[in-house]
Order: sequence, then C-alpha cells, then structure tokens
Amino acid sequence: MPVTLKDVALAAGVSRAAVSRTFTDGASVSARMRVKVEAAAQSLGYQPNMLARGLMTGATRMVGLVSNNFHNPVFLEIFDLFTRRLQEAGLRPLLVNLSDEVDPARSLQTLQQYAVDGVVIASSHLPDGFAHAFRAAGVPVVHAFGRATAAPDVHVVGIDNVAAGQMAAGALLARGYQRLGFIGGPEGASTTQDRLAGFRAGTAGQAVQVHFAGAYTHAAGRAAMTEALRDRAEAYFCADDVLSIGAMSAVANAGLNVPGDVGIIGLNDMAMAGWANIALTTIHQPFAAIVDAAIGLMEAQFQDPTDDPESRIFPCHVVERGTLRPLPQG
Amino acid sequence: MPVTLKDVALAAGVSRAAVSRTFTDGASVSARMRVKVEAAAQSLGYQPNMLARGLMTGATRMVGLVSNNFHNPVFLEIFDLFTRRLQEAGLRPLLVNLSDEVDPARSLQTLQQYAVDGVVIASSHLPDGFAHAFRAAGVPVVHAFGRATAAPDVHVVGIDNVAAGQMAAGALLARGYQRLGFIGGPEGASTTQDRLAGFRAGTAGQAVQVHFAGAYTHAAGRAAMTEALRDRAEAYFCADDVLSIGAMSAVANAGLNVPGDVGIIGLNDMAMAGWANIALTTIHQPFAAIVDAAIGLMEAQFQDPTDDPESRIFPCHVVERGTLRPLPQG
DNA sequence: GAAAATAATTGGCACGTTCCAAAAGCCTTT
DNA sequence: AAAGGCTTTTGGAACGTGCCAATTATTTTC
Repeated sequence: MPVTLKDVALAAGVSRAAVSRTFTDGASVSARMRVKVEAAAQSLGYQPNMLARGLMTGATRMVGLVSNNFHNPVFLEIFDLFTRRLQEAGLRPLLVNLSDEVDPARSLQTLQQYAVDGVVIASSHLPDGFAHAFRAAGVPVVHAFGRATAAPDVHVVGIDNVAAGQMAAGALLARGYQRLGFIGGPEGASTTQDRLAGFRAGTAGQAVQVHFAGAYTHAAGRAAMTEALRDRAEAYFCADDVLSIGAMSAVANAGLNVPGDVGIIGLNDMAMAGWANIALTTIHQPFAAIVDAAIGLMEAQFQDPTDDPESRIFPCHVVERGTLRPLPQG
Repeated sequence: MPVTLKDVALAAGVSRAAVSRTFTDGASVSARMRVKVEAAAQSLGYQPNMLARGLMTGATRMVGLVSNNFHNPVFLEIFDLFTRRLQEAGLRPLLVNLSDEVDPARSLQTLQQYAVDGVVIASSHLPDGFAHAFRAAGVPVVHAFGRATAAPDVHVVGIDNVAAGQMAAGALLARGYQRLGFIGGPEGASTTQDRLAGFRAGTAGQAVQVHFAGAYTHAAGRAAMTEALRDRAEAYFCADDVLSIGAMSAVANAGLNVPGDVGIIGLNDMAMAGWANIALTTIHQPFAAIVDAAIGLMEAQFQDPTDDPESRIFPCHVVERGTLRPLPQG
C-alpha cells in the first residue's frame, strides 16, 4: 500500500537508483533528473523508508534515550531539551523507561534490536557499569548526569558534584550559618556521596549533621527533614530540589519558618524552584549546555567510535531566592 | 560486525529458516532443533534485527508518542505510564516533541518514514484535525486527553470535561460558596471551553466570574488570579493543577489565605497536588485507566484498522485536601 | 509393516533501500 | 571528427529478515 522507490521510478521513467540518489544528499544528480523525480515523488506522496535505508547504510538516525527518573519533575525539562535538540539534529529518540526494570541488560538488547545509532543515558542513579555495557557492545553511548572522573568508562557529561557540595557549603557559611546539615538522596548513589564529600570539604572542620532520603521524592525529603529537626541545624543543603521542597513542608509542619528558623539550599534549579510560592534558593545546573554536550559527544562517536571516553563538566552557580537569609552587606 | 541469522544457522548447522522460526513465536520447531539453535544463538550473542523483520512483516512494534506538553509536570506522570505500559505490551515509543513545531505535518512524515505501527497523541491542546491526518494516512491513531464527542474523527480517550466542570461547580456549591469564579487555560482550547460550559451549567443561573490564563503554566495561573482578585469571588475552579498552584501563589501574594479567604479547586490530581505544602483539593483524572485504554484501542486497530472511531470516557472524582472549606456536616 | 497423515525442515524469493561496477552521455581538446 | 576526460545513469547485487511451496522426517492408523 505505501508508495515505494520503485513506484516513483516507474512513474518518472527512470531507474530506481536515480530516485535513491535524489533523496540522498551529496549524491550526483542532474538538475533535469531531480525535477522529474521530485515531481513524481510529490504527486505519489513518496516517503523514503528509514528501515530499509537503515538496513543498507547501517545508520538509522534513531537514538536510545534511557532513564529511570520518571518521578522528579526536573526530568520533564530534561526530556524536553533532549527531544528538541535531537530532533533538530535529525535524530529520533526511542524512549526507554527502566524505572522498574530488574534486568538492565534487556534495555541494551532492545536498543540493539532496533539498531539505534547511539544511546543517551539520562540518569543520576544507576548501577555502575550499566552504561559501560553499551560501549562494550559497540554502541556509542553518553551518560548524562553521571559521575565525572578523570578516566571514565564511557563519555560522561554533567557537573562536578563535589564542587557543587562545596559551593553549597560556601553559600551557607557566607550567610553566617554555623550549625550545618546535609540531606542527601539514596546513600549509595554516587551523586549523594560526592555532594556530601564536597559539602564536608567546604565546611572545613565543622561537624555536619547528615541524613539520607531513601529516594528523590517529596515524601522522602519530608521524612528526612522531620527526622533532622529533632536536633536541628541552622541550615541544610538538600541535594535535590524535590527533596528541598519536601524538607520545606516538614519545617512548616513543625511550626517553624524558612528561612527564619531554618535555611535551605537545594540543587538543580528546576522550573518549579522559581515559582513564587516555593522560591527555593538553589544551585543551578546548566541543563541546556549539558544536553547539547551529550548530543555532541554522541555524534562525535558516530564519526569515530573508538575515541577515548571523556568527562565534560559544566559549572554551576547559586540562584538566590527566598530560602536562605540574605548575604551580609559587604 | 553484528551477528545475523545466517551466522547462527551456519554455527548450528541448520537452515536460516529454522533459526528464523525459533525466534518467531507460534512457529513450528522441534524441541531438539530449538535447543540446538538457542545454544548457537546464545554463544554468538545473536539478536534479531527488528528493522529487517519490520521490512518483511510490515510491523515494527514501534509506536509514535506525540505531545506538545513538556512543561506541565503532570505529563511526566503520563509519559511514565505510557512508556511503562507500552513496554509491557512489547511496543517501543518513538517520542516526538512538537512543542515549537510550526508544521505538524512533518511529525506525520517522520513517523511514517520510520513505519510506526501506530501513534498515540498525548495532548489536550492541539489544532483540530491534527490527529485526523494520521488516520487519513492509514496510521492507527488514538488521541489521549482529546475532546470526546459522539462521533469523533479518531479514537479519543479521556474524561468528559463538561461533566468535570459540573462536578467542580457541585463541589463548590455543596460547601456553601456563593460567588464563584473560573480560571481556565487558553481560551481557544476545547478543554477550557468544555470545562467552563460544564461549570456554568452546574452553577445553575449564578453569575460566574471568568478568566483565562494564556497557557497551562504557573506564571499564567498567577497572573490570571491576580487579575481575578480585583473583584474576588469566594471560590475558584482552576481548570488545571499547575494553574491552581499559580493561583494560590497570587492569593498568598495579596495577603489572603486559602481556603479562609479564597477557595480553590483544581483539575488533574497530579502527584504534586498531594504534597503536604500544596495540599490542593482537585478533581482526579484516572490517568492509568486512560493510558491503558489508549494503548488498548491502538492495539485493536492493529487487528482491524477500519473500525469506527469511538470515544472512551472515564469518570473523575473530587479529591479532598486543603484548599476548600470542609463540607457542612450532614 | 506399509500406507496415510502430520510435523518439521529447507531453499529461494521478497521487503525497500543503497552501493558498486559498468555503460552511456556530455563536453573539451587535439 | 575522433580521442580523452568527466559527469550522470543504470542494472544487478547486497542488507537481515519472514513467507511459501516443496521436500524430508516423524508419527499415527489399519
């Protein structure tokens, strides 16, 4: 039923190869031929079949977009960016949700079956070596929001979480807070560990009250802060915006006031953090830059699949809103 | 480089067809053959190529997931549901973001080129006839969260927005609110129109103060409510949760209290509405049921592409939280 | 135990495209 | 006008798979 190359060739009275070349850019076609073919294609409503093309060329222009973060609103912004930028680059995202996937190897299988040209992993907490499985299988892969190291297993794009923790500590100290607390995500997550390490380094010797939320959710943040308030610090670094908002709700629930009684600084700067009735002071992650870099690194691998994995790290900055007391005049 | 059917056949010492049948369920293969082939496939790491299979069978098991709602957090929940359920059904979502797509016909083209088996449109505000283009092209399509009518152009799954508006009115009247207001999304959107119509019908003669937000965003909700407060009603039906939260921030900003001075009821019941520091009373949309029905209707079209478009409508209910005064004892 | 019925296996073709070597067309030069 | 170069066009062979008619192996029946 769908119209094929052959139909167009027949209609235009030329060979199939000629039609093919008309639709492959960079191919040598005379002006007269092009006009003739395009007219026929137009009138028949011809669309090249990407599957068949992919079979021949070995490139499908499809890309796996893999994530297990379907509960943190910041990821909607991230998906928005990824899908837009991929589309602009002529790539199509095949979305894989491995939220409750017990066996991550299956997502690798699936994506291999569909012969994706590459894979973007957008997730901050995944088992180590997950991303590496793709590279081992010869699939170009970039891990966005992963742990940046000097010699990573795969291409990594993100922020320096240690530096971010240090930045949070600096922001709190600069505002004269003395007793500091940390509320992290899952204890095992590399992001949690790194942010805590940085935070500790930044507080230079001061004791830090440490709590972990079991997940990056509002409820977990609220529970962790409720626990923390039993011996409350002056200000907390919550290692994620959703956690921060959950923590704020715990503070309110205890009859206390932010930032009067308790200061809070988050991390991510998702859109919601800027909502007037939230007004969260937080550390901004440059999402657009990270997404661009991730796609760029993947495209680079299309050219040269053997290039050594590298880490691309982007700087963060504090966004001042209403959950910390103001900086002293200087 | 990737291992193919031929390689496995060679290694197992059988014909290519035998290997093919081993991987096609429902095909007739002897137990001995199956063991032999699977051993060979296993050791070579064989994966069937879906592109080639799709070329032969005419079915790719890929599905277009099209949306232009990448800013409303409720859609993260919706994408989560869709991707999970599609995966469970052995379908793979090709995500299309047409947020700033000027020419919607291009997304049809793209999806046709990749020979998707069907398309799910997940959006409440799209130009009329957009979904219909897919059906006209012979692509099975379901419009989730579209306008349900008696004889729709395409399969539609969602809620009865008129009834939802009526339900909101009922909830407000039952709590003794007298002067009522409506804050809708974009004025042209069918959802806005239907919810307003229902709300008006439900208030039976009472004058309703009507405002429209330019978009389903926090900022637009805040602006609309700021405007509305200049001659404020006792309670408002905000036709979306994000709008509601924006509206709440406007109320707080005016030095007023929810629900003491102003009552608010939203629509959607996204996860965030249940957060303790938001606690929005709202009308729940049964997202899981809607998603299931959408996928079911699409799969039904795989069998019979000519079946008449129908509307599947799911009932909503009010979720009582903290933004309306309590019901009088009865 | 032979014939009939059924189950399992096979090779060749098809799906819609691109690639390649060979052929044909076109211009320039001698 | 023939020779040489360059561009354009062509038919046939791939890509990895499923389908089909025909063949072979296995089971059932009398």
